[in-house]
Amino acid sequence: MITMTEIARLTNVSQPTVSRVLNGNQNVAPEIRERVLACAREHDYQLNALAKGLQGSRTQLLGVLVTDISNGFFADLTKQIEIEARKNGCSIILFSSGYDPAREREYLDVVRRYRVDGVLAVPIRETSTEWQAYVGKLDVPVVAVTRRAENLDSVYADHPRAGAMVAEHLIQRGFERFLFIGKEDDGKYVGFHQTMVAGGLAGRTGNLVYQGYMQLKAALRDWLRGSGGGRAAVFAGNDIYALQVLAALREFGFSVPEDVGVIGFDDTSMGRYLNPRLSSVSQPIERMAREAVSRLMHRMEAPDEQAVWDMPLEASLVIREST
Amino acid sequence: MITMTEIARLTNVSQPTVSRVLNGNQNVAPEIRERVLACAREHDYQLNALAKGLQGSRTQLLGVLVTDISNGFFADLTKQIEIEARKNGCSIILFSSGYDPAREREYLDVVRRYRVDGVLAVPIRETSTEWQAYVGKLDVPVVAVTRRAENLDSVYADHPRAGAMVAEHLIQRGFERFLFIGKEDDGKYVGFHQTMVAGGLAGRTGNLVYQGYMQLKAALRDWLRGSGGGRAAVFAGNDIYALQVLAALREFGFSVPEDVGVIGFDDTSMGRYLNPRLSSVSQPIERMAREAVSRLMHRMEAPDEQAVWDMPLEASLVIREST
DNA sequence: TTGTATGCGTTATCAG
DNA sequence: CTGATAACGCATACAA
Repeated sequence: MITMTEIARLTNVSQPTVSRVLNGNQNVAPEIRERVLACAREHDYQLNALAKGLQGSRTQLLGVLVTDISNGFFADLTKQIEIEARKNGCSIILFSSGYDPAREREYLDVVRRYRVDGVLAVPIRETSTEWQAYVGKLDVPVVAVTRRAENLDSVYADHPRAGAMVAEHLIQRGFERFLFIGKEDDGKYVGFHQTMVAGGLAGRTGNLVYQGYMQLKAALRDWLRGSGGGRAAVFAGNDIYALQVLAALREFGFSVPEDVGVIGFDDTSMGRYLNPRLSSVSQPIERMAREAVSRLMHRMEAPDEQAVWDMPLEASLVIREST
Repeated sequence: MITMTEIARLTNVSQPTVSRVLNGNQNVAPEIRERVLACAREHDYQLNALAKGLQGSRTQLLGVLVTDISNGFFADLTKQIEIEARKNGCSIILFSSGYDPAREREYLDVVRRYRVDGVLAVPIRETSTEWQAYVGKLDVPVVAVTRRAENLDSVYADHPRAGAMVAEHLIQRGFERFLFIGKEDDGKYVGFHQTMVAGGLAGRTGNLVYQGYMQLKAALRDWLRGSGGGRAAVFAGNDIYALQVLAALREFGFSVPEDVGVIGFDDTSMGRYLNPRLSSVSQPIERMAREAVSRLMHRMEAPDEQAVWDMPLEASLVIREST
């Protein structure tokens, strides 16, 4: 691939002059400018971003760490981040940790090796003090997306708030016993549970950690049979779980939402086409991507600003047929 | 971030010695080795990949160009590519062209700026001679994934073959009129159509270009009402279309597969949970990713090998309830 | 307006 | 076994 030095040789000027021309510096004789540009075009010159980055300026590279790129929600998020990055002249290096903390840690190092200008991360365990300490020591600005990380710029949908909204909706719809699919410390469940407690329904709400469809089906069947009676509703931690809950209920012969209500999370695009159409919680993906990238760009310009940005965005209920 | 030169200064050795230690070169006195390693650990040294790349060796960066990362199939593919790349010590720069040729072209340049070792591309218009010419002139090895590109290493599922299999299956199931959702020159449809022609069903098969759900619904309704009678089946170009076809049919009050059969493409993970469970065509994603990356690594080692790799992989029918 | 010199952090080559 | 030295491609400071 041709270099500035090479172009300089071919056009009988010095390399810095080529640099000036190619960077649009005005202080160059028009004739020289033309000659250089023509030569560059002819040989399809491409800037060596490594050299430019090494030399000290921006690499225009953003690291993107997600937990699982094959999850539609993160795929969407990544897409929007890529779009926003491009608007800011940046490209993205993508890493999918597969929910493996060791890999996440490794990727955090890899990303630094490439001297990325910043990283957007969906942390696996944002509450872990170990993680916080490690990220805090990094020399690269990091903003957490989708999750709230202590002492770190964070842009996310307010999960507890969203969980509370789901709870209110379910209660209002007349459901009487509730099962959340996901971990107990999940923000969505925290908010959900709080609202249930406030409504005197603490004893009627529980959670189930997902461990595969078969396990889900078995546990769900047990729960449905369980004592306590009353109309049941399932709040799935994401639309993928919700889809599986729907499938399991169908196998059991339950109808939704008459016998059992189901609501998902993330409002994946498939939701509106499902049978029954799935109620879900929509996160402002585009806005999150925009704000996160914007915050990153800001950090790059003011690296030692102390203030931490905490940006909870409101999620919204999308009520369809399943509740 | 600390550099080799800095470590050299701190440990009273020369910078090349630090390089030797950090690269595992054996010809270094044990005491020095320890001292250097300790210092590197203490300061959390991270190699500057830009400098390394600039200096001439590999950048260990792979460009990945897909048409739409938010499509579950490409998200899966990307995930597998990332896994394979990592096995080979590489990271990936991701680009999602959004089916915009101009953006694809731009990304092809960006990728070169970073001096990636190679690129994996899902071309938008792999048959376009313009594209072929441009890619052919690049100084970076490119392998086409998912699509067959003339004169370019290609790893893909054999679409015409898959389309033919779908046709045979549908005929064997007793369907009598057929609609493909997608473009007429889509390989899947070519193979599908050929088989129909061979079976004397040419007059009973057509295609419909997708332009949004509303348009799909309207056109589908017309087609179903259309003359010709006989049990109808829809072959959707991907599972997303299939999902929408299912939704539309439900709106119309048709039952699947009794009234109308539906089969998708890509065998997205949601398929097995849909109502009814969706028949689809499964592409060997993992294998495609593995072979494509492997081919790329080979190209990097033998850059001037002339032979072009053409690797059609067999797709397989996954028959579920919808047909 | 243009050219010379310098440095970014590596690896590689060559002496010692 | 270890240290000088050069080179990769670019931007910048400085000189002319």
